[in-house]
Amino acid sequence: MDQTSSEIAAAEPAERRRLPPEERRRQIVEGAVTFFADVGLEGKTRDLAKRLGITQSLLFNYFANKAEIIEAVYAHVYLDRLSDDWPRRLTDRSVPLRDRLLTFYTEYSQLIFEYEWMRIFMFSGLAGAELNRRYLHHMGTVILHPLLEEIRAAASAPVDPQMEDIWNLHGGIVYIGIRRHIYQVPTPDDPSEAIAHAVDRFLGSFGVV
Amino acid sequence: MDQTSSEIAAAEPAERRRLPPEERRRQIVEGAVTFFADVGLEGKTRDLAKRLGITQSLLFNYFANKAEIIEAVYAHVYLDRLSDDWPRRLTDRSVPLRDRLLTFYTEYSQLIFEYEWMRIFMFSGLAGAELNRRYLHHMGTVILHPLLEEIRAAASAPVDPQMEDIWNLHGGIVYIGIRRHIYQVPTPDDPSEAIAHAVDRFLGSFGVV
DNA sequence: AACCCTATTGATCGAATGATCTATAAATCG
DNA sequence: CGATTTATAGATCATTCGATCAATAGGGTT
Repeated sequence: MDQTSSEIAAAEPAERRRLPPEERRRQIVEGAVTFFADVGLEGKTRDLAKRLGITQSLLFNYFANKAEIIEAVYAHVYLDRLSDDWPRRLTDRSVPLRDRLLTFYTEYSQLIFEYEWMRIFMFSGLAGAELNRRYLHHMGTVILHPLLEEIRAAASAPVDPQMEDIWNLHGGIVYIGIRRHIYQVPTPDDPSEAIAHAVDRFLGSFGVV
Repeated sequence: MDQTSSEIAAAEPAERRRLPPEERRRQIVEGAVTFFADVGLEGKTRDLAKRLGITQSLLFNYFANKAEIIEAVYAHVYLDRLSDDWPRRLTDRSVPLRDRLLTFYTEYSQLIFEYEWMRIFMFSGLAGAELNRRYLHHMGTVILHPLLEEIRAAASAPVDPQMEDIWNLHGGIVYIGIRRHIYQVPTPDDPSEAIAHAVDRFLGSFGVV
């Protein structure tokens, strides 16, 4: 099972030492983010150390154990991903609903269509992490449900949307990132056109101008 | 990192022996499918054996090494998933396009919205398996591209769809399975309604009756 | 009931892994 | 410049892992 062995590269040309602790810690966390995004959360500490150009034992001077390193990776990847003024902006009816949706998904896709985020989110989801359920629940209640109400308010078609429809819109967009970073197949460099079309189809079907 | 340790259960109450080789092999493969779907492809052979109620060494009497077990899992999970008369049925214009799409996605979702399939596909995708790229390429050329032509032929709206639009339809539907089996959040027991709505929105936006 | 074939077990090997501990040397301070 | 601090390296431990192999026993055949 060494399809992800890591003789890939050691970042540093080696032989530098004694960084200030905060800086070293930051360097380890950032290296760990891309390392675990590459090989999965079961990546070996020796491989991580090699990639960082430090010894394996040094890792345990900054983190009590491997689980703590992964905690730090989670924190670094997830922190402040969901800007907390999106709920407000999404419900600001002085702006056309279409514009609100487009700016949201443009910004949101820029955040999550990122190699590290997408893959670590998927790895931790498969590992059964509570984190992912919390994240999706938050997404549903704080973003998508208000969105549902906005669309209902602006709709003129006989059928009115349900949460599952909003999840469908959301999923179709997120799936671009899954294709790109999980399955690693070609996707449009700039997804904004595909996103715009998806949003327009969605709004159009509910009779939103 | 033992969030997926496996004291979960040993299937057999133990102490039975000497099955016909083909049957034992089949039993191992089936057990391995759900085992690796649960814990990932880095699951330990000792845990797999424990779940099967056999010794770890017995595994290596049927498979030369762990990689061979996983090959057998792939084969068992993927084989004949894509019925090869779907391309024909999807392009059979004696049937309304909407009906063709609905039956396709109803059948297809029944196949892939399955715990084992969904999770092993995701695990192998993250591991960088060529398998997934081949599968998605096949999906694109054999199913989705013909579908694109069908929609173009039936469309009456000024804008005509692109492959990326079809992928959007597809992704929105597949995402239901991802939520259910990867993130393990609640989804509709029967996704057919959500699928039908997604299909109708899609076709409607291109002016397909 | 004795025999034989072989499916299965149990013990074990060598490598890899997370973690610990002591020795070393880089930087800072007086 | 010498002493002190401490970030870092190197050696090592206890487990765990995939894999091997000789010993055992299930069960069909005669």
